[in-house]
Amino acid sequence: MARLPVYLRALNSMSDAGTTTCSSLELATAAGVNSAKLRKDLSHLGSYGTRGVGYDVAYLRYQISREIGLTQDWPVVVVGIGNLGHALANYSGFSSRGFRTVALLDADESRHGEVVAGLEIRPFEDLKQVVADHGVGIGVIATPAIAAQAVADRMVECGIRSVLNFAPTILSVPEGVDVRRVDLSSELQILAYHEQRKNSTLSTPVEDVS
Amino acid sequence: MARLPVYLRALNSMSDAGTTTCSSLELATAAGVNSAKLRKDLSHLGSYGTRGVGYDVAYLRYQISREIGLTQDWPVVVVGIGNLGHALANYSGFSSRGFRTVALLDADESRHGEVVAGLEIRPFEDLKQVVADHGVGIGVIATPAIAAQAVADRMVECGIRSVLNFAPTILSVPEGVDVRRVDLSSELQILAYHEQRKNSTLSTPVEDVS
DNA sequence: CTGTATTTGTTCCCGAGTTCACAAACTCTT
DNA sequence: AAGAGTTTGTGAACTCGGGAACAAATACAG
Repeated sequence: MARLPVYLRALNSMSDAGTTTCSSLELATAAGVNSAKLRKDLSHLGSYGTRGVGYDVAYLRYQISREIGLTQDWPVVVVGIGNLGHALANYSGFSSRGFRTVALLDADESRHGEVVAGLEIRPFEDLKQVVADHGVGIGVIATPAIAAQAVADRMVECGIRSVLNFAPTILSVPEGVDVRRVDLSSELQILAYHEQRKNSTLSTPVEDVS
Repeated sequence: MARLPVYLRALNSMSDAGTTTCSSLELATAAGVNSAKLRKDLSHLGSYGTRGVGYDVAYLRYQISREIGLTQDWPVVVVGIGNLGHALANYSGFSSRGFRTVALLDADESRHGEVVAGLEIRPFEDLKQVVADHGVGIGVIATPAIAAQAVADRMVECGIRSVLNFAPTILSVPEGVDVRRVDLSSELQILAYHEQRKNSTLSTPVEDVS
């Protein structure tokens, strides 16, 4: 489920705040969802709550971490070290919590050897070697849109089966490969769409009446 | 609809490639959706296709742009100019297509006056002034998680009703304010979840039999 | 030990969104 | 001009996820 990471984050906050136990309603409001939905989600992982009491924060946190797979180590390779790739390499949320950036690759020769976030930028051709050396299963694409499909194809060839794509393109990949797309300008466009509708419904009541 | 930006992107690609007309099937496969769904989505905007022919790329592109609101200008303010905020300020996908970054704000005094992407970093206290001067309706939060809620509260006070949140927190905002969350590590966790399930189902057929 | 209050796990129901399938409308060839 | 071939728009069935409500289970007070 896509909501598990949100629950986990809420649990971490509670744990930091010293909370040792919590009800489904508390956790649900912290995560911004309905309590029934939360309970149903958690019941899919097993019965980790106690009726009349609630959930043990630490225990539930461990169980969700295990379910997501955060108890193991996930090596990650980032391709395309432009502004965004640079930010991703430095992003602490990646390095913490089970994810470990093991290599930064870029096609631009002039940037090879440059050190970002403690890692040397290497040529894109090294991908196969990197995958073999570190057992990488997750690839992050932060290249321009025009290069993204070629990078994805090469990643699949090298055995990567999970791709996080920041380039504004729809990638076509074979069956069995997962792609998640994060499109910054799409998000803005969706906001603009709603913003526009807010304004029009507020400012044109006359048209609705006519 | 959240799919409109994807359609628009596919149409732009076609337009760049010189395609002047396209069928619903072509556009649907380019966007990665079912053709019936695409037709139904487009029919909500009006009847812009011709039966037996398809859609006129340029015309449909304009209509979708208008529907999303990209024909008008959307001033955007970015708060939190760390690694990510830096990347966002430089991201060309923001500046093009109707969005215009009008101000960069940061609470860290030592960074005030620094120029990023042609804009000077200003103190967070300037938010109200910025909103008043430029009529900003969209705010982007790229601060650490701990500061995000306070920034959001202040944004709402200043009249911003659309927020794009990159901080790993659930923001609570009043009715009528839209928040879209982009959580980079959540995306990775979801990939890890699926990756783990791929591996376990491949390597433990024995357990399934027993 | 018994009854009451609390909270989880689960069942049922409903509505939104998706897909199928087909009629209406248009083009092109003969 | 007429029929064959396309392609859109949409009505109807279906699927899936969400929310309300309730029973089972636990804690606690008297």
